[in-house]
Amino acid sequence: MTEREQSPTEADCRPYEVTRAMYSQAPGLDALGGASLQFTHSVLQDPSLLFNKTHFNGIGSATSQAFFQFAGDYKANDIQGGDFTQPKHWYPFAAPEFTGQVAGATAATQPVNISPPIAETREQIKMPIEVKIEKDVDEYGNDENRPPLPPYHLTPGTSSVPTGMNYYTHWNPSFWPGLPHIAAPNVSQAPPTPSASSPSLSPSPPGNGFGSPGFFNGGSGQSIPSGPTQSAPRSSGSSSGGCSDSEEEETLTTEDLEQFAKELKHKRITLGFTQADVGLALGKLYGKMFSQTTICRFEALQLSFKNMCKLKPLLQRWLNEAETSDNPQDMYKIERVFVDTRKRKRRTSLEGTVRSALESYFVKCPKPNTLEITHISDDLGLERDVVRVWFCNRRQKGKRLALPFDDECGEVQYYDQSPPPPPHMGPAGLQGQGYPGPGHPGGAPALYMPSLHRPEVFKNAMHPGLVGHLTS
DNA sequence: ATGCATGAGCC
DNA sequence: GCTCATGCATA
Repeated sequence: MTEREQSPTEADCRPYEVTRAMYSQAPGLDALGGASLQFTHSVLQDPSLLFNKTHFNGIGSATSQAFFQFAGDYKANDIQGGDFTQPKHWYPFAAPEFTGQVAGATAATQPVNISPPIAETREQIKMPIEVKIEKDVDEYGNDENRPPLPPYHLTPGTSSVPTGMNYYTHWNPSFWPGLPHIAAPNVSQAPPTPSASSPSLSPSPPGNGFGSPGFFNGGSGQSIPSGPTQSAPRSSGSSSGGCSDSEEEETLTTEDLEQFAKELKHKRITLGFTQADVGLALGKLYGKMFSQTTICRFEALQLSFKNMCKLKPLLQRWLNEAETSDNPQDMYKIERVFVDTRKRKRRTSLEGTVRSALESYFVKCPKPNTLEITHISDDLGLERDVVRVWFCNRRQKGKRLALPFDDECGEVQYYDQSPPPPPHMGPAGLQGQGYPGPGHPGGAPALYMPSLHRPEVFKNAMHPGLVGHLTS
């Protein structure tokens, strides 16, 4: 958690390696940089070259257009409720209908994935009475309440299970230095597993067949200097290691998590549950529900290691419950009835051009200070806060995209083959969540980035020009 | 699946 | 104001 990313000298712009590489190819960007980050309003040269989404993970589609020339438009269209269609950009939550992916809302009605538009269905159809509020959920007692119902076999609507899963090979554990205690707050309070299954203690045997080390097979995956690899931080098993919670003695390793994530996804689908269902079920089992997003990220290993550790026991228990339950449906009896009356800012939808522009700024300075943010917001005609949040999210995302593997030099070499970064830009490389480099003691929780983001994969996320550097 | 937003905790 | 965990909203 400790944020070491921030150098004492604040305001220092330290473009991530990748950005640097890109930057090196875009002379036009030079104008933007500089210690003082002068936001020249010069037109960037074909930003598309740099930020084409296909090459730069998640980066907004690019339009090869000048950035600032749109400023006015953005202002008018993007943010501000200018929002055309919607008069206000701050709106009150509608009511309890939460559709969408709100837990329980999805295809829950039927195990089959039919993603119907009717969100309330499950609640209304399946649980006419049992309506509780998130916080009222009986923490664990419910387990016993499960009535012995006749076998219920779900026919996974989504037949494709392990197929499209992006589970990669190994993911270097050395990524996380020692990982001291990863307390699992939510779990720690959990009483011993109720049902016959002791999830945390008897996790489904790993290696049940699906995918394993061979995503990049062909050895390519191994070609990566995984460095000291598999130096599982804490696989010692000395009952107290990392993410153990009161009831879970197991010391999680990266492999465990990867394996479990796969298993979870596979079984979840097999049982006919959606990610939202799982999130809801957790609410029932542990009193704390999670959104589809979180479950999704867990399965995709896009959470920090710490976070993964925290959630794993919960999910494990759920999985065991689901597997042993004769009537998995029962696990649906959760509801999310409370209505969050708070207002939430309407989601801003940034245009590709704006994103590209932001991306450019990011390349030059991932962590702009207040003044810089103001400049950017002015230039792009965005709200300051929108810009600030964008950068925050971008940094988070950056960490996700970063290469987990290894330590020593991984990151840097990864992208940077270009001239060294300006002096004022600290040691590049992302640190924190996804980049627990060598000197990362108890530092930020590394983002759980399994082998996924290995060269092969990463290449696809970057500009072609960069690939060469990587592979060569 | 992912972009943008929120809020707690921390510095 | 930042990170991190998390979620709503949407592509």
